[in-house]
Amino acid sequence: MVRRYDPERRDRIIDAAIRVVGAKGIAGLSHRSVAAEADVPLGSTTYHFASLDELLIAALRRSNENFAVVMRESEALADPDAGLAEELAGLLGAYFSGGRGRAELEYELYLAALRRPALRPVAAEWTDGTAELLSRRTDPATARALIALMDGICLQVLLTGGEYDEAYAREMLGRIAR
Amino acid sequence: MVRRYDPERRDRIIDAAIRVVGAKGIAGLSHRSVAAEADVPLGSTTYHFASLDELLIAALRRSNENFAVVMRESEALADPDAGLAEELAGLLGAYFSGGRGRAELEYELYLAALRRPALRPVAAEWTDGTAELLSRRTDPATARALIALMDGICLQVLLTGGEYDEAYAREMLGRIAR
DNA sequence: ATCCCATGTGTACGAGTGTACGCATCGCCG
DNA sequence: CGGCGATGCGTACACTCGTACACATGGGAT
Repeated sequence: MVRRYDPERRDRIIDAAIRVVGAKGIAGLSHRSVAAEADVPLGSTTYHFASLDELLIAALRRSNENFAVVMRESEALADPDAGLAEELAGLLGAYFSGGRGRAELEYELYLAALRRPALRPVAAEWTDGTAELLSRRTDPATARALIALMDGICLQVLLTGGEYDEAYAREMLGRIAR
Repeated sequence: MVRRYDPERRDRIIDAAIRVVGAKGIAGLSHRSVAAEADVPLGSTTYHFASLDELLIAALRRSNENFAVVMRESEALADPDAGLAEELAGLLGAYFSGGRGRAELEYELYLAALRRPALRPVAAEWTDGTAELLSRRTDPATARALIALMDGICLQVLLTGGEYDEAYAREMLGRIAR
């Protein structure tokens, strides 16, 4: 890694991009808005990230890392005798308990892959990595279905403005996990 | 309904908006791009739809209607003795068989509700309506879970660029439906 | 010590956007 | 039949955006 005058500049820009997306959505993300949030000149953001897609890739990757940490910690803390469904339903409960803001932000980045092929490999990394994590407790196909169901449940909560129902999630995840 | 000089003008604008979103994504949707696609002057789009949100609401509602028709037809055509899981898995298979374009378009409109509260009631209409349809074959909670799993499966296909696996979908939907 | 280049900075330009507004046109209602 | 409001149309303005580019600077290689 080459030394820079401001070695953290790149990271600060990524953090600023995440804050901007959280506050104004991807639609409000621009080189200028990120530059202002990170308190760097416009030229600096265009230098480190030639396109907004590059910036989104970095932001999504960081977002994925954050959630992966939560997931690993949760697994470590969980009662080893508890069922997988209970554990995952509880994880989602904790995920939503801190307000919808964080979930909205992370899902917006994740869902952006729908129309941005450049983001798809990063989204696939996330899905594959999580599936692998769950595969230690169940078979791979079931692991993927658990992820799909969790995504769908989160989506229903976020898109329709409803409330997260942990008992319902536990029941349905349990049917998949068996 | 008040007569207009061009009574279909509003509908044509909505159709044009759907084509624009299909071709360039919501990010490419503007009063001007819609006006060009619908072959009407700029002032006409701003007159009928004061904001882009209004236009998106109309587009999402029409998109929902289209899929609801497919769903009702599928149900009517399905073997009444076949299981619900087989039927839904087959429906998704048909949904993807015509290329990803249509699914991408409809999901983009649907997912737009994440950051646009104005779209959430329309997204909720869709979820509730579909759940009600499925409730004739199973209990309401199971119906909602089936929808959630279908959403999650579609998402994984669309976001990661993977292929739709009908046998896998049938198996996992079956676990929910029992 | 010197040079090269990655990094940092400021500015300018053309393209595209939402919005507003004035005017034209036509159907309806009194 | 006369006017009035809904609808349609074209244009102009202020703003933001991505991009490009010229120049400054300092660290590391030679």
